[in-house]
Amino acid sequence: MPEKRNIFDDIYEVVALVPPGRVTTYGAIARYLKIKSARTVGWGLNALSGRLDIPAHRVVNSKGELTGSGSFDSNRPMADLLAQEGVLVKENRIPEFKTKFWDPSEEL
DNA sequence: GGATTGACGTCTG
DNA sequence: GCAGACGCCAATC
Repeated sequence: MPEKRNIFDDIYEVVALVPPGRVTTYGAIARYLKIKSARTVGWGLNALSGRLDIPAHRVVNSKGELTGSGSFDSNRPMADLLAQEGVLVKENRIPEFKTKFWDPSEEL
């Protein structure tokens, strides 16, 4: 019986699997984790927001907006981090979101 | 143990 | 096409 991975670990894996220069959405992660609500994903990201090892800045909402930016952007230039990876962020938003969008299912 | 909240998504009007 | 309401899962109070 495999250890029951907490939602945090699941999200951690998916977010960690996101290649540099790419971004994913809560819905994509939720679907990948077989979760019915994107909120749970956001909740997990929120818990992982305290870990610098987690590129939470690569996770945005369906609109390509850095929704979580308001939570830790104050001391976490996630937009700058994305820009360094090749993802341009304008006003906490990714104009090329559709181009930079990465789906966990694509990992397969 | 119940109720509320939270970095969202999808459906209906 | 835009706006509003509901739904969902997990954690905290």
